[in-house]
Amino acid sequence: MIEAADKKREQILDKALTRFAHFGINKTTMNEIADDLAISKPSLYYYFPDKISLAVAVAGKIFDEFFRRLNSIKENAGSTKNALFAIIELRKEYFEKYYMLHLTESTTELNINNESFRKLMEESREKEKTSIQEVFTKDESLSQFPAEPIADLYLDSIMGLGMFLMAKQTKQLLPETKGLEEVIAKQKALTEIFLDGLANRA
Amino acid sequence: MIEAADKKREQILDKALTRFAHFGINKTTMNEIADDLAISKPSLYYYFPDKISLAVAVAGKIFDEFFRRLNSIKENAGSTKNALFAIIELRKEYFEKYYMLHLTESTTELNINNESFRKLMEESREKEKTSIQEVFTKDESLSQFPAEPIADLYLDSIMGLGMFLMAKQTKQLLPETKGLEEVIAKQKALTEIFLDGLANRA
DNA sequence: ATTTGACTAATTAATTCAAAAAGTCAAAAG
DNA sequence: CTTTTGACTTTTTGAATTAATTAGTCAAAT
Repeated sequence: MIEAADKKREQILDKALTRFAHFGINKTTMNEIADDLAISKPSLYYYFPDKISLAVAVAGKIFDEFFRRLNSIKENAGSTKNALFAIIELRKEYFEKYYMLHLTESTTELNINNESFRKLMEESREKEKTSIQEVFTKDESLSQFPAEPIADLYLDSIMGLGMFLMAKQTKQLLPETKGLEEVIAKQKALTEIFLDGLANRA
Repeated sequence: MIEAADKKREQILDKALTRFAHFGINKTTMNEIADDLAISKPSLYYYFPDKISLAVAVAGKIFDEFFRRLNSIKENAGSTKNALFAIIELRKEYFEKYYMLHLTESTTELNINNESFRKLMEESREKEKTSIQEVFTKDESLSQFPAEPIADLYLDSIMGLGMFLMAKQTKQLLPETKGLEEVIAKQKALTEIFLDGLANRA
C-alpha cells in the first residue's frame, strides 16, 4: 500500500513542521515528533532515514507552497510593479511564518555543510531568480535589455537590503515594533526607483 | 609635557593598528603591543585605560582617515555617478585593508555591547549617510526630492548588497578569486540604475 | 509491509581546571 | 610632577573530562 505510506509521510511532515516552526529544528527532537504522532521512534525512522532528511523534506514542502503562491502572483498581477510588490509581501509572510527555521540566512539551523539542504536552497534561489526574470520579461516596455542579469541584480539588492536592515535592527536595543515594516517599505521604495531606472534606459 | 604624551599615544596607536590589521584585535595581546614598542605593559596602561579604549581609538583613527578621503572625493569628483563610484572603490580599499578588524559587520571582534564602540560605529554610519546626502544635494538635477531618505535608501541598498554577496560567497566552496570584484560590479550597476531611476522622476 | 522495546553511537551541554591574558599597584627614575 | 616598571592579582579563554541527551539501529513481533 504505497498510498497509505505516502499519507503517513505527510502526517509526519505536518507535525514536524509545527514543531520546527515553533521551536526550530535543533530544539526539536525526533522523540518529540514521534510522541506527537503517538508512534515509536523506529516507526519515524521507517519513513525518514534521518533527521536531516525530515527537515529537508519539511523545508521542501514550504518552498513548494511558496512557489505556488509566487507563480500565482506572477500570472495574475497587473503591472510589473504590482507583481514585485506582491512578491515582497509574500516573502515577508513566509519569513514571519517560518522564522524559526532560518530558511533565509544560513547561519545556525540545518548545518550548511549538509549537501541536500544546500542543494535545496540553491535550487530555490535559482527558481526565485527565474520567476523574477519572467516578471521582467513579461513587461514589454523592458524588453530591450537582457532580463537575467537585471533579475539577478534586483533580487540580490532586495535580499541584501532585507538582510542588512534586519541585522541592523537586531543589534539595536531600541524598540523594534515596526521592524519588518521598515524593511518592506524600503524594499518597495528601492523597487520603484529600480523600475524607474530601467524605464529611463529603455 | 602634553605634547610628548600625545606623540607617544600616536606611536602606540600605530603599532597597535599594525598588529590589529594583521591578526585581529582578539588575537593581539597587550603584552605584544608593549613589546613592539619596547615598553612595559603598565606604561601602555598609562596611556590607555584598557584594551577596548585602545581598539576604539585605533578604529577612530581609521575612520578619520576614511572620511578625509571621502570628503576629498565628494569635493573633487565631477559627476554624481563618478563620486558614488569612487566611494564604492574607497569602501572596497578600506574593507580589504582593515578586513581583520571586522569594522563592517558587528559579529565577532570588539564586543558589540561595548558602549563607546557602538557609538563610534553609529556616528560613522551617520557621517557617511550625510556625505552621500551631500553628493545627491550637489546634483542640481536631483534637487526636487528630499535628499535624506534617498541617501538613506541608497546607502542601505549598497551596504546590504555588499554584505549579502559577501555572505553568499563565504558559504560557497567555489573559487572566490574574483570575490570582491563581483560585489563592486553589482554595486556600481545598482548605482547606475538608481541614478537613472531618480533622473526619470525628476 | 509496518511497528516497537531495548539497545548503541554520536552529539551536545555542563564542569573543571590550567594557561594566558587583562589589568593593578606600590615603588622607582627622570 | 610625569612617566616607567617589576611583581603581583583577577579575569578570561580554551582544552580536557565527564554526564546527559539525542540520534540512529536492530532483532523480534504484528
